[in-house]
Amino acid sequence: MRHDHLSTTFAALADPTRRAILARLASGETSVTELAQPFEMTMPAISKHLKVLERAGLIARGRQAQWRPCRIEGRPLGEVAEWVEHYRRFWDESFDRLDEYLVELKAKEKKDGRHE
Amino acid sequence: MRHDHLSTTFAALADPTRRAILARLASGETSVTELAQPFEMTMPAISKHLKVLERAGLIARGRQAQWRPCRIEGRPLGEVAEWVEHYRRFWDESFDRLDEYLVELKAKEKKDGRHE
DNA sequence: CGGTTAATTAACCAATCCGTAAAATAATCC
DNA sequence: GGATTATTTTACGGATTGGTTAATTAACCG
Repeated sequence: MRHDHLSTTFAALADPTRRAILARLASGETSVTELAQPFEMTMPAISKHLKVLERAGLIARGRQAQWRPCRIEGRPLGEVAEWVEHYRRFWDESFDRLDEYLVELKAKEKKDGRHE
Repeated sequence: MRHDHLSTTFAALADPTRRAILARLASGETSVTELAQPFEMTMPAISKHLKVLERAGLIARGRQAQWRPCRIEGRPLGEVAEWVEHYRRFWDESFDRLDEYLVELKAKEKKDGRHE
């Protein structure tokens, strides 16, 4: 139902194991077994997490002998950053107060200006 | 099972309807009915989406007569921005190596193409 | 009070998610 | 070829998600 790219990326990031995997990969390419090391989880579980990350374009996988080294791919994170950036003013406190003021003003206009 | 805050935020953002709701709220506080307007979806569905956003702290709701106006709350988005920012170098790099990336992608398509 | 409007809750369903154990694949080494 | 190592696939649960309709709550209005 949800084929859109940004949703896939956000969904992939909505899991602490997967974010931890990305954090590990940020310090360099490595194998699945090594990635699985810190987690109390079976290999197939990790393998599935990697598939989710791969489908979101957050990692890419190579092949060296029987190892399948993973590396991080930053592009989707860039898209997330771009999306989030549109809302920057909302977490900037000084602008928060301004926004509150504007919303109040708008409500007043609505009340005075037309019947609803 | 996944009670960590960042995961909850990412999960809340992993839905185009909810992101559209946030986009609408970015231009000002409004009622549930008005929020529901652009979507081909029943009110309870919207109500559930709002609950997800509220639990993630992405919106707050007030009460004015029988209306329950929603407004956007930026703090969780700030946390997302902060998290994502740690990976900035990876999408800068991928931008620098765009050609390389495209070549790899092409090779991969060639290799995996028959599977799908 | 009774009727209308706004929104949520309850009950349900199908699909997806996150994990498991067991079997299968793939490449390497002897 | 056969054993070993690395990883994925399959099959299966149980929990969660995203939607529905019908019923309910809450506040207003006359």
